[in-house]
Amino acid sequence: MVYLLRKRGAWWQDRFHDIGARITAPREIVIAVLQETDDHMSASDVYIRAHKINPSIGLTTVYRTLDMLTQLGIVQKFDFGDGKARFELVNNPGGKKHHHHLICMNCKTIVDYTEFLDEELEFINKTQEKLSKKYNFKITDHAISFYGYCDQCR
Amino acid sequence: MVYLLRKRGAWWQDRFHDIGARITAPREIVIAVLQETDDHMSASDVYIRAHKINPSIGLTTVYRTLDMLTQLGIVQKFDFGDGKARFELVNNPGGKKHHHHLICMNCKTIVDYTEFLDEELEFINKTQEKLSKKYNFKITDHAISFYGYCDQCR
DNA sequence: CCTTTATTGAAAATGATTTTCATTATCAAT
DNA sequence: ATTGATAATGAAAATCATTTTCAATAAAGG
Repeated sequence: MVYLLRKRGAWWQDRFHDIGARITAPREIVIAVLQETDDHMSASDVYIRAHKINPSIGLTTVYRTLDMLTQLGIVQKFDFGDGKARFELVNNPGGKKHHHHLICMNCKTIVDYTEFLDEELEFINKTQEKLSKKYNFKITDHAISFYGYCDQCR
Repeated sequence: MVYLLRKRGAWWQDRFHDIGARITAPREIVIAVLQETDDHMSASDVYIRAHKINPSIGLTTVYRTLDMLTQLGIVQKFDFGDGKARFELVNNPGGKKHHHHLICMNCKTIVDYTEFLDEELEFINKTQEKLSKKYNFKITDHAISFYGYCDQCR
């Protein structure tokens, strides 16, 4: 079964060319996996799914690819406090929109919320501008998280 | 040399009594260490300093204490992406005020900024209230972080 | 000063992530 | 299309932060 056809010019491939990175089957698969799930997946979550598509893929490569995508800003890496990093596509086309997180410190449930985001982002942008000026940072991303206890755990 | 005298009623001791936790030398030391440094310290950073004060303290206990303090909301735990958790006193009396972070993704430099905080916090509080109502969360904390590249690394 | 039991520390275990290195595969140049 | 330089891969080993285990210790109420 063919899961992936080499579509020249897919949104992410240009980025790869720019930095001289090769377009390989494992990389295509990892990106495909990220695209087909909105959830925050750990490296091994990604590995398991990738492995189903092509059993020859290695966990190491999944880590490496996730890392590379994070560097490129294509993927955002999170730590929700359960000992493993979580990954999400930024601007998943046709997927989940940018969002912020609400984290239950007991059961580690994550709520992605998008409410109030417009106001929040407007606010963030202003702050970002001021900060990048003052500290001479090139700011590329942000994260807002609320911590507490969910309905069950409170 | 005596570094710590048991001051009955120190701000954190009441909290300990409330939950039936004992006030022990290792715990006093860990808190003292956190108080005397404003920085975001890893567990082993804390361990090293604690160890200087009292070499009998164990790394395990540092982890346990840090964990407990985090549960109690006395300490906030962060992940800045370098593989180890970082800890900071919340509301360090006479120490650093509440702040948000600006993180260089290349060299991992952390800037604590407090500018624009008043506005930011006002905003956060409103959002927090709406979120906790909507999702029935008991929100106890938040974190705002900006990611990018610092002056040197950009 | 006892007694109960939370706490401790050392060592071992765990588990996520990284490194190593020999093999394979991409892709620019032919 | 073929080739060759070298980027990328995967398996296994190595790291390293954090946890668990368990016997010894110490806090604090009586």
